[in-house]
Amino acid sequence: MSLFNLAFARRRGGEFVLRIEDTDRARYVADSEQQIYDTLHWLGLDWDEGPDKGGPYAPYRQSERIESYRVHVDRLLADGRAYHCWCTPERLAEMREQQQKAKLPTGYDRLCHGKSREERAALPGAGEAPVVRMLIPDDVPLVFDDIIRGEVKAPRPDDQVIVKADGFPTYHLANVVDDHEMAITHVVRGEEWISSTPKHVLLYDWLGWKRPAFAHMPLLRNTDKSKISKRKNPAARLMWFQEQGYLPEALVNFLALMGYSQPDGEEIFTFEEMVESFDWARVNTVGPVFDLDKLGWLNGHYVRELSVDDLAGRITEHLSRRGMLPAEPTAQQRATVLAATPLVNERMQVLSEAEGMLGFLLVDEEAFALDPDDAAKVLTGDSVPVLEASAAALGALPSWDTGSIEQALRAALVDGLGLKPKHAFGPVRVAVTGRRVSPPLFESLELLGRERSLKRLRDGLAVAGG
RNA sequence: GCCCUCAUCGUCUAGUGGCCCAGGACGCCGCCCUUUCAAGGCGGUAGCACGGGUUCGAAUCCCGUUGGGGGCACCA
Repeated sequence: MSLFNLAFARRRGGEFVLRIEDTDRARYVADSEQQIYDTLHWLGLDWDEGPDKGGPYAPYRQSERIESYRVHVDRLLADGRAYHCWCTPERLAEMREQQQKAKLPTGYDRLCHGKSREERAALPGAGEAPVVRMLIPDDVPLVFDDIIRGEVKAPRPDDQVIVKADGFPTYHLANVVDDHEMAITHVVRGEEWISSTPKHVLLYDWLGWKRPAFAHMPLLRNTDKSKISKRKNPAARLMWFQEQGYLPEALVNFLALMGYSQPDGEEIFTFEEMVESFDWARVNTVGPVFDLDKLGWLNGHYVRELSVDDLAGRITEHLSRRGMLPAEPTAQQRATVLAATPLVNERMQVLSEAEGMLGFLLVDEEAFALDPDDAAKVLTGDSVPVLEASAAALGALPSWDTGSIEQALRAALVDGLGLKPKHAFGPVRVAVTGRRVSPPLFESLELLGRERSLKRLRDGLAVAGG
């Protein structure tokens, strides 16, 4: 959502404001604000104004703007557009149930409307602290213009609560007041807000304020087309993608692709390119299913586009985050990753794959282990002569470089033992890297070094039964 | 249950009445390249939800059906 918000703001030369909507004390989570910052920063979506940056309309946390809502509520009360309600949650729940049973539309029955505290207290189901409700008129406008959908009709709202019993405003009030005071011109939000928009429109009209333009984006879906929830889908937490080794530029591109298309049909584009061509008419109304396969492909594309230096840095960072390297890798470790990066950049989609592919280079020699399945399949008795010949050829090699290694192994195995390349190099690969699938063999051997390579060949020989 | 909303390959989409017996991308399948795996190249598979209209002509407009999604909180 922020992505489209920002793209549009940039396109128009406008400001992108980050406001924290924390009016629900019951749901308050200490580090959720920090998570928002982290995610947006990681994606490279920077805001112009916000709680951490300040700006002309500070403060940017709703919990710090509580006083500013009161005057407007008083005015709505005085104008007869809103009223106090003492009904208990229990009464409301029961009322709703009755309505549903009777196949009636649900909504508040206005029991408290026009009553004083004393009058209401005489009736059942009354509580102590009142809330404030909007008095929705019969002629409430239900149709509004949506930038991406055109004319939209929304459901008829009931008498919505705008101030809770604890004195905090609900989203509806806080949002409208803040948007007006912060001179927000465009409200871009998820389509779950369509049904609330008539309440917001009413509030703008009542307070005599100009209505902003509304754009309701489709909601992303799970593979089974259900609404994405943090419980069912870890990807709902965007930082999950960082943990999995996705690149932020790939994720941004992919997110943009969900519901947006470039005029020229190009699928690979940067955020800047999106801004250049941004047009609400090209935003879809259908909720897309999040397809990890395509994101994987896209990420692989971005990985291959990175320079070796850049990619090596990101791989190192990822391995540190995953504990395969210390938080501050040594120059030696960095150099190893840098040297190995050209071997793996074409064969990985996400950074986390580097863990398996580079593991054989980075582990301590004592910790090195063969993949049990692969070893069982390849390091059989048949492989004994292959490993012996390899060790002999490599042990005698005067110069330890990829070219010499390849030459020596080919001479010993393909020419010497008359093996097909496929069968010749398999056992060597498994013995040295621990797996059947690994980066190119000769380069890997060079990086590993002669001593470690020979040791692993000998160990492999022992496993094979030689 | 009530209200709203949406509907093109498995998935993301192009398509705004003739250019469409529907184009691209991912995936999948096959072939080529090849020391494994990839990457790359080439080819293939698969779709306008259904039924009525309107029109000379409909994926595109209208109505209905079905299906999906959202909302119906003192949550945002």
